Amino acid sequence: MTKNGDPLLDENFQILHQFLVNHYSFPDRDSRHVFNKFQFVDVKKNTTLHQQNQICEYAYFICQGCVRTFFTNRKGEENTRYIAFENNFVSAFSSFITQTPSLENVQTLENSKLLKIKQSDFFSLVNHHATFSKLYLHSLEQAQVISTWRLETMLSMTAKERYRDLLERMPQIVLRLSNKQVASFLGITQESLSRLKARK
Amino acid sequence: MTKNGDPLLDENFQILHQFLVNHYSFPDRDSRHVFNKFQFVDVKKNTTLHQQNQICEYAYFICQGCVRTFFTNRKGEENTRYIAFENNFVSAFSSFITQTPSLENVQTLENSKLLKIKQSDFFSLVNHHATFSKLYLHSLEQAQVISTWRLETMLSMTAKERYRDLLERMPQIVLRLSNKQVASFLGITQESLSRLKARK
DNA sequence: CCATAGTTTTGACGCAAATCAAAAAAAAGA
DNA sequence: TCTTTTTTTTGATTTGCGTCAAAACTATGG
Repeated sequence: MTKNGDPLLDENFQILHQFLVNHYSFPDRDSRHVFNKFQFVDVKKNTTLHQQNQICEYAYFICQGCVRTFFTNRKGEENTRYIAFENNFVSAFSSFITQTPSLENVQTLENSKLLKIKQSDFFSLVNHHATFSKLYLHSLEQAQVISTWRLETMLSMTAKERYRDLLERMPQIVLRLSNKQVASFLGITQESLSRLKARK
Repeated sequence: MTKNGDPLLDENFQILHQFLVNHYSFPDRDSRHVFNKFQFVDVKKNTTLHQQNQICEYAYFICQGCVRTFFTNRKGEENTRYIAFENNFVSAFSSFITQTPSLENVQTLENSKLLKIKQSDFFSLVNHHATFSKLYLHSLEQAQVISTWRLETMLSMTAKERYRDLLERMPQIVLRLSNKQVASFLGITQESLSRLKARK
């Protein structure tokens, strides 16, 4: 899985390590015990990491690449709920937290290098390591901030305003992903997005 | 404030007590110490409990009545983000949590009996009482579930579908509140709501 | 009780975005 | 390289919802 069997020497684990040190004052001595719970996976673009209606068993830390969560409504259209890039954890969180069947799918949008961790291991870290309890709380709070923002844009802006706002707030989504994905995130059709970009 | 100075004998504190016992296995012996941190307030309909751009200092437990959170967008329209009835905590949570200026207002929609608690007291309870740390985590998770649901409805449903869905999922909102409030929650105008109800 | 204010309904019209369809452009494979 | 598939753009039409305005209905207070 890792290059030489020792996570501490693997560059992907280094990325996670650095992330924990930078944002959650991760203490060095815990390294091995913590990183043993993570497993490296290298997956192609458009890989489904989690299917809706299943109970979500893993959370993923993105070392490289891009992952989205989306649900398919009764008309069969896909609605993107969240898009994450490098240095973020991603999962079907309501299901991951409550261990009930999820409403959403989790899928890569680029070839991605991920570190996955089982639900039980994750919560054992959350319960026993200050670093991870901070990380968990912070993630819940951040998720709330982003949900609130998106709901606000949906309630109060036109498609064009939402596009401009997205370009400002999460430029990576617009710059790295296809129109199809951007449109799905904005809650409009590809055609509308194309037109809206044309008339500046 | 309370009828006779002792929170433990006041009916509004009884409601909170029962709520904590029922949902978060609150241990009886803690009562006085905990309830001393709450303050009873009886407020009229349409009272502003918190103004946007301020740092939110209180969370409110609703003993009776109804409270909404909303933001006013640049066009001056009010967009309702959340509506809570009896037996719920409500606040401008992102601001309450992070102690940064809030984007939203908090306002009563009915005459309401509330128990308010200061931010510092609330988090001291969260940090020292299993009951409140459970409550806090559960609230964050619930907030996430509701945000996700609302975002999903905004992304994938027409106004009429959203109305039907709301009627099923949160009938109180439709039954207890004015069209104006329901429309604001659904993200449409009052006129549209009226028409949409007319053509069944 | 009436008077005034607030809420809900109805009507006429406009526009943003959806839909269906097909062409053009770009990317991926052989 | 040329072929095939995928993505993006353009066109014609429909539609759901907003806007503005006025009427009908419902509260509320003096």
